[in-house]
Amino acid sequence: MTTETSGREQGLAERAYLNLRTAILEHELAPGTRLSVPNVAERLGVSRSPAREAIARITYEGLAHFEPNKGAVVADLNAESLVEIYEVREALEGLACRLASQRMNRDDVAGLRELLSQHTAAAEAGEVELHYELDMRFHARIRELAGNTRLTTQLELLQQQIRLAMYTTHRSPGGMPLALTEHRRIIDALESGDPVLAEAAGRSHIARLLRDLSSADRAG
Amino acid sequence: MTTETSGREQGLAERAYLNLRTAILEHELAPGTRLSVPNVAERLGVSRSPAREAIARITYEGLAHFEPNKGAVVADLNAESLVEIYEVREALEGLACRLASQRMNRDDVAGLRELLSQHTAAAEAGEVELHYELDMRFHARIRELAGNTRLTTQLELLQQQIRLAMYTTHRSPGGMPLALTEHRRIIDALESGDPVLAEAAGRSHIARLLRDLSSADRAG
DNA sequence: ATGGGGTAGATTACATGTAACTTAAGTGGA
DNA sequence: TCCACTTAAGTTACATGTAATCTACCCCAT
Repeated sequence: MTTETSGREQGLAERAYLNLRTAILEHELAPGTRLSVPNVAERLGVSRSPAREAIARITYEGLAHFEPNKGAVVADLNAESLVEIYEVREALEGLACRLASQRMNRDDVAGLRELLSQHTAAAEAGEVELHYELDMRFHARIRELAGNTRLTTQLELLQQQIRLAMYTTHRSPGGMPLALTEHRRIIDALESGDPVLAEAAGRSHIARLLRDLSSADRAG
Repeated sequence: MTTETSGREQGLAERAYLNLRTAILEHELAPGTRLSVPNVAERLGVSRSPAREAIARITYEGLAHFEPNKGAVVADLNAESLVEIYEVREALEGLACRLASQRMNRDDVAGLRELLSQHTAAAEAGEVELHYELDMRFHARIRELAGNTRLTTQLELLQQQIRLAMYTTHRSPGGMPLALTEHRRIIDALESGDPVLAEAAGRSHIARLLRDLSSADRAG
């Protein structure tokens, strides 16, 4: 029997990392905030060792920048960085769709359609939060179906960075219906089993998001 | 004036990381070797703190695997992992070529052609080591020209992992002439300025490497 | 007012102490 | 002989001490 005081099982560093990441993704620690080791340690109620480790991990994941003898600062991703991120994401989501199209079966397709119908309902009900949730679930499911662990990891890291960058920006409800039709196109392409078509569908979805981003940037 | 005892300027952790990485890439620490903190610390002549940090970084970069309460082990990449890596690399090298085709100028093209001619000379002289060196330089130059820092970072990490995995395997001199014609095709595509063509050229080069890998795997 | 230089406080980077855990070898009993 | 248990060595994970470095503020001379 595992004797534990409360519901924790992983190490302190791991929990510190998770807490720190959450704090950053929710802008509790806004971009530009300095992540000093003693500060983070106190905030998370751990000693400096796991705090330092958590900060290092956050940095490796691109949620903070680091300068030797200076420390880490929560990443403040500018438009140029977002373009870079989306360029990479376009290529990788395309790959995910290509691989998924070759590996998934009828049930997998049905599962995606079910997700899409929930998503449609949420969009029609104007539930923006749920919309984002289901949008992410859709993409998460596809990369899972692609069955390439490295690809999955990279896409998740990009997703995190985007989430951080978009914290205030990303609520442009105008894109919701478009996303839905694009998702439908992706499912259709996946179902066809044609990897080229699937890749194109996945890529054009992300490419469109990047274009919207650029135009919003010009407008703002 | 910077008062330094010898030619080092970065921190101990950085140097420890570089030394450890070199040791791993040269199979001085072969795949499967356990990287215990005290052991690595002694080997590199530093205390446990920078050693631990170096091991963590190696792990994040995919050159070692990690299990909580167990420690890190030098990555032993099997055929399946290599396929994953090459799948991602194909997509990203394609992107690199696409971006480079849109951003590079005549001088850049000339520079690549110069590299290729050196490469051709090395191949004809049968200088295998130089061949690999120049092959890497070629790809490095293209990602540099692509001008996307995240893309560059990812490709470099993949390159490292491939180098580790291929330490013994990768000397298949039969591929040398093929690589040269493919590189020429890539340069031609880049020069044309057509991003679709450039991407296709870059991708098919990597896709071919993956196919060779699979067939060598079957044969071996 | 302004710029230079010193100084105090905070922080990083590294070193080291130590409890808990993992592993495997040894020991004794069935 | 074989298995359960103990135990010892090695290691991880975390805590903490400390010198060197950085930062920002203040003071003073111009």
